Amino acid sequence: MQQKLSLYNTLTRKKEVFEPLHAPHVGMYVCGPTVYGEPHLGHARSFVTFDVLYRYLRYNGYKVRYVRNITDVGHLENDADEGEDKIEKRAKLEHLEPMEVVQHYTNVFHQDMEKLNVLPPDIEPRASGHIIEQIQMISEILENGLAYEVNGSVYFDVQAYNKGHNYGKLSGRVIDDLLNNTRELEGQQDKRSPLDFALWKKASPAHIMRWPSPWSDGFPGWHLECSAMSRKYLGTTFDIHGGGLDLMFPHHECEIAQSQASHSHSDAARYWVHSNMITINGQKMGKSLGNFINLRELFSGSHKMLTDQYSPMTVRFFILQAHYRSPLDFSNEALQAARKGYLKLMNGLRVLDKLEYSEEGHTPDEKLNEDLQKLAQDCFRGLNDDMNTARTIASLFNLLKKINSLYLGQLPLQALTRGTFDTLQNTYKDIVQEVLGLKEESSLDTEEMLDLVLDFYKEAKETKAYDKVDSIRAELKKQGIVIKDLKSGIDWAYEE
RNA sequence: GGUAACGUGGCCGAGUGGCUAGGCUCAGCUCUGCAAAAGCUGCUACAGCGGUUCGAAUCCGCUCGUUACCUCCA
Repeated sequence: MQQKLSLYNTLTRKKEVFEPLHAPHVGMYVCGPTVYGEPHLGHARSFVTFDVLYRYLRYNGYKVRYVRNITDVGHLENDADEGEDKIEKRAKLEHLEPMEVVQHYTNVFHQDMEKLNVLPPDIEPRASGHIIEQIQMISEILENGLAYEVNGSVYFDVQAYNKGHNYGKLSGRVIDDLLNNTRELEGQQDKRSPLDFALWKKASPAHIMRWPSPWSDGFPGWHLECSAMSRKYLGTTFDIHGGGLDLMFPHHECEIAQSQASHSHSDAARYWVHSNMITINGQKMGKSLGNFINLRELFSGSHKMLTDQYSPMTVRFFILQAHYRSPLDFSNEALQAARKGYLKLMNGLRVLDKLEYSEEGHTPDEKLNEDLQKLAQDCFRGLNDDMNTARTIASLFNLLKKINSLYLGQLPLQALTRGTFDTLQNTYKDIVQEVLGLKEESSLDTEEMLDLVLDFYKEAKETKAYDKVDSIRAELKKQGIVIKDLKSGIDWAYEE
């Protein structure tokens, strides 16, 4: 009854029906964060997007192996020979071991992702743990004559590669245009062409992060880890490769080149999926522009652009209310609207739980049943159409209107068939919770609520309404709270 | 300069050539002890100018404007 999931494939520039290579198994690789700074809203968008894809594939019964890496080595500060490793730069700044910095920001990243209800991947490999695999891949590319060694460093020979392959197929670049428009960067003397990129870099004496290799003590190039790790865990050809749009060129282009040039001879993934950027006042939010908003600042409301704190689920809803391939503009106002929308959706969940269907006296209204079935179908239609969560959410709100009307008796519950009722309930709940990954987050301040209850308790005691007193005690006990009548007043404690 | 997008009502944001996207805001109504919630109604837009078409926000062209990638970046 449902149509199939279509995804926009950057490689072919069109939407394609998703067919896994080895159903029911699906292999998915997503470029993870470089752990040298606080996760920000941009990270959230990418990882929430692919989290929904992961969830939806699983919802459809696929057995997904989701690999998302942690980049803890290898990203140069610039393309110059004296370029410092990003991790290392930060480490020197803070007088910490590089791996200490890596661990710290990895932890922060994990915490933030958990708050956003982003499921952990099945495998989360680290670049530093796969040096051997990367060296292996470099050897293969050298064997195939598509890389060359200079002074202990190894570079990918883009022009040689382009004779038998198409460098630029993913991002639509033309190699001659690239050559004409390359900037002059310092420290590129070793390269035969400015387009060539490093597979292995010899470490300068001061460089801490270094590993032995056949060519020098050094470190792997920026793009290699994803090629090596995706191949190790998903095979030479797998189903989906995801990442932010800004990684399309050169990162993903280089990945394809590396895969083709090694013994893999493959584009790596069959579907390349890219999520768009978050903008702020119409400009891309990015590290280089210094205009990014950390997730922590968002959650705590500490950023100067924010009037309030915005909960993780509000942020998640905000992201999901736009299609992942459109740029999404950030503003305090938009977040305000997102919060309301999110809460509205959550209230629907509660209302749905309170609805009880009874076979008695039901007089099915054919048109109403049809309408509701169609509204439910619309939710899936949106998801299947290139994961259009914006449309899905719009459909959910349409469904919610009916749910609320049923709850208030403005629409008679008896007019529904059992099947329609179940569809209504399952569709709404499943999509909101399982697929979109939105969950209730209690904003209630427990202590405050407890104080309120204790006031009632006190009042009941004073008026000697002991049945009330007993029932309050009993209810609180269910929550693991005991009331203590002290001479000094009333207090509570966790039940031990 | 090269390449690729985009320009939708007060704001955000969907949109497959013809049929109400949706959310937020605002106004009114129903309900309500007051409120809140919820429902209903209204504010009905597609940058501009041409063209194709019976019909275009949707296709084509031009103009204006904005952005992204080309350099680390989700």
